[in-house]
Amino acid sequence: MGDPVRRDRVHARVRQKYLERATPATRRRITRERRSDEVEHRSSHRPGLPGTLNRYVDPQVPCQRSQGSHLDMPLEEGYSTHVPQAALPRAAFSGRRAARRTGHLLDERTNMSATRVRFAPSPTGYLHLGGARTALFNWLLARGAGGKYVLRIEDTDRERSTDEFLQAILEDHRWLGLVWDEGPEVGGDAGPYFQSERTGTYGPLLEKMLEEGKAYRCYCSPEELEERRSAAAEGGREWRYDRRCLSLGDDERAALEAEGRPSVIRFRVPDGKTRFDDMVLGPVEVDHAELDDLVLARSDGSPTYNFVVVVDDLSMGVTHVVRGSDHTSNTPKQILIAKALGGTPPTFGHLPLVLGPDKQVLSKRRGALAVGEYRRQGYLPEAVVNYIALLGWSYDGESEFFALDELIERFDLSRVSGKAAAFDPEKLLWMNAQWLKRLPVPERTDRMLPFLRRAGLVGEQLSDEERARLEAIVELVDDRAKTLADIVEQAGYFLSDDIEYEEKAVNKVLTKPGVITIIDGLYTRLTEVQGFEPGAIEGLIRSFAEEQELGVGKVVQPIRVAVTGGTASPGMFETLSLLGRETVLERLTRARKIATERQGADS
RNA sequence: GGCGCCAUCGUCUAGCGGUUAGGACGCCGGCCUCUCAAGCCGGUAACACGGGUUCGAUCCCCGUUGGCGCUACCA
Repeated sequence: MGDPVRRDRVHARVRQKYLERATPATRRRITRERRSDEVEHRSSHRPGLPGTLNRYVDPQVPCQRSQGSHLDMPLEEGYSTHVPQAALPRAAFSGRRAARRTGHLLDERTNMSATRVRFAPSPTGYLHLGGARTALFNWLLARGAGGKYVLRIEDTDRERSTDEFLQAILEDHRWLGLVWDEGPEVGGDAGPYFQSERTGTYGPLLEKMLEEGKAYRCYCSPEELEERRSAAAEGGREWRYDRRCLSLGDDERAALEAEGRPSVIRFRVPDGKTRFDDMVLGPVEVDHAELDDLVLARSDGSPTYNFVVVVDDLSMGVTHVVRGSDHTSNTPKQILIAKALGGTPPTFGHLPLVLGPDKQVLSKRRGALAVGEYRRQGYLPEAVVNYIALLGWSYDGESEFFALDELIERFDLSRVSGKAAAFDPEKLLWMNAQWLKRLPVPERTDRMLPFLRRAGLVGEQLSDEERARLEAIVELVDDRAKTLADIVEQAGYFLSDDIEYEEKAVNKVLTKPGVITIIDGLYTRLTEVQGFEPGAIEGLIRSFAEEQELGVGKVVQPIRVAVTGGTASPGMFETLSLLGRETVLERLTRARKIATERQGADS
């Protein structure tokens, strides 16, 4: 790919040019120094480098077809689902809303079971909400159409791809419940599923395009191009590759080759217009005059992204491509390349980007939270899935709880908004609490077990009694928790004697006059009471409060602080009962000591 | 700069020519109550702007503004 340093320098200059004639907004964006691969959901990534060592070669899955072109096979089959644009009625092209109305047309296509959909993450970072949403929508499209969902790992950036990221992506993906039909670990007929293992496919196809005149060699160096680009910019003209090398005669070409000039392979963009019916955006039309003769292969022979994706999607029989809207502008190019290869382009759907609460595009660099992070914080996959499904999609604007299987039934790409959506952590949290509440107690208990273990509050093995007690705790604590981690926090004083007395609680409650009398009075009664059921305890406390001529609250609150260390807890009668007499008495004693010390110090 | 996409409460959204512009999160208030929650009830808050078209525009068209994307031998 030439000298990377030189290339960067050239690109820096190009960027500078943009900057000079940019609008303020554009300038801000450029100055933010965006790294394209960090933008939200790039569903596809770097092109393969021939000879790249395969980092993720799975010994279980020999790479069946990494050499030579096998494009013909899948190309001829599995594409019957594509409806040529011309076949769509005129009405389909009268705007986004019209596209919605004609949604059934898309359905017809997607229902033809040969639907194959892919999600193509690159293991250069964790899966974040934006990427997860792209994956979810793809999965939903496949499941809804009874088709296949394939996972393709775009791991050709050897510098930044790591096995750790790969594993994390697979794990998070699985955690969300998005089972893939083909891909890493499960294999499939259209493999390999690691792009780094597919590099052999591209060369022969490039040769073929060259022979057919659909592509040509270009000997212009980056410097020369940059010069002409600058000249155009200064003259206020827009720049597009001038096709200087397209008209090269055979002898000229031979001379340049003899000179040893490096060359890239450019796609020869045909005249005309490309129109495609985007499953989300509706009809999109682009005049080829707007398109550059883009580079398909660099001077070192490595294919570029736009070529690789097309080839991979075609050879894997992908029928529908759903990806971030940052790829919208690439789509016409990819359609043209697909056609030049003799293939039928997939149907496209471009999702608006997901923004952070600050309205900035979600990116790894900007610290977008990984799906795994939510898992660790005690979010439920059901809640995360439900929430991201609602980012840009709605069923009727009223219903908002959807499980995966309900989503399969209801999801419809044509109801996805074309507008970027900012994600709201507050609402995600709320949604998580809702799902948590709906979980039956035994299951809620199961789910929080790992959290309790990590906190060292329960052992690996639970006796039946421990288990029963745990469920009772979970049930008692329920409405106060928004995440599994919350439950752990709130269950702490039930499971450990090592409770911490909050300074504020102690000052506010235990230092009040009369507290010692209350503690002593209840200590005696709790020692004597028959049984330790909530009902008995309630009766005891109420009658004590009456005797003392105090409100129940005045009596309960000191006890609460005494046994939990804080001022907030589930109902006190149930809490005391579950804690057990011994623990309660012990903690009352402890609290009395604290109260005595503090009161002594105060007076 | 060129091209493309987008524009309803702070946020996620419903709306598809006639609505008191609906729902949800958040926020505020009330009820409940042994605390904190939860729950229930109520409130707050929006059609970016300007032109058309029309008897009538949130809705259709054009423009402006703004946001985002693409415009690389990046993906």
